[in-house]
Amino acid sequence: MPELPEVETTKKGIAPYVVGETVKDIIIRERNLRWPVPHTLKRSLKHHLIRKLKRRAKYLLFYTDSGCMILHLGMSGNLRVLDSTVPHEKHDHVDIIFESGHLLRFRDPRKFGSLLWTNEDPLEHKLINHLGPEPLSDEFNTEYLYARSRKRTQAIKTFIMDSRIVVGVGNIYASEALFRAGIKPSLQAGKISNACYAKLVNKIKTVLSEAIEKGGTTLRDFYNGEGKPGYFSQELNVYNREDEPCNKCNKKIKMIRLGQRSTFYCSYCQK
DNA sequence: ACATTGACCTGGGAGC
DNA sequence: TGCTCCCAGGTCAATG
Repeated sequence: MPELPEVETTKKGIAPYVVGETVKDIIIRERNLRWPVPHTLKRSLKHHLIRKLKRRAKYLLFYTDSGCMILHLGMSGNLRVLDSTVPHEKHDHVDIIFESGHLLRFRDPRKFGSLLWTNEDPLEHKLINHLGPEPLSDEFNTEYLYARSRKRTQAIKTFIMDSRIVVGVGNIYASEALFRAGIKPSLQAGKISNACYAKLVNKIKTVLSEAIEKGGTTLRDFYNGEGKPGYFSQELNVYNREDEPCNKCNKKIKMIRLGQRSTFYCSYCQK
């Protein structure tokens, strides 16, 4: 469920309760996630202090002196900070209990999330080391994206959702950024002009930044670390709005499938 | 190297 | 009510 703004929102929500805290215990109820939860996790984390919390792409990195826990929320995962007396419910797969009396609870109905451990630099981990630049960094700019796009026949929307090209642009914000840039999602990436890429890069950055400011997008079940929803849903121009009027021109929003993903756009505003 | 497709898993909503 | 079908915010592996 979460894209970059939702992961960033989660990070901000939990950080005050996690960073500088010592892990008292870990309860793992389900190991069968996207990747098996390693048996070393409990022994590695117990009695250790969380030194810092970072985000890379949609991964959250919990650094300790002995290594790093790598967490991904998948499609339906969320993290909440709760009082350690709150009973667990269905799909609450992992609890990280702190000496403070709080716990960090990972819930993930679809089990596409992951929880891993590494003793090395997590940025060198095989799931992370091949990833493209952060969308909000200077490294992600017009020249970069234009150069990478040459000779590529993929639809532009599929292209910007490829994490080797740029991370953090998921199905919602890909549609939204393309709407803002006035680019039809099905255009071939290699046939788009430098000027259009300039606009697209700008819109990807602004739509993600605005979504972070609003606490992400809550469609069904996204909540920040304190159980509050995100308010960016109100700002969505096309996502999930098939047959509704375009906010700019009033014509009906269309839905198509690209790379097996629902894609929303306005055929009048996006050429 | 690039493009496309299937796979993982559960729940919710639409339609009958 | 209850069944079936389709959809869902991600991303890796396998296949041309």
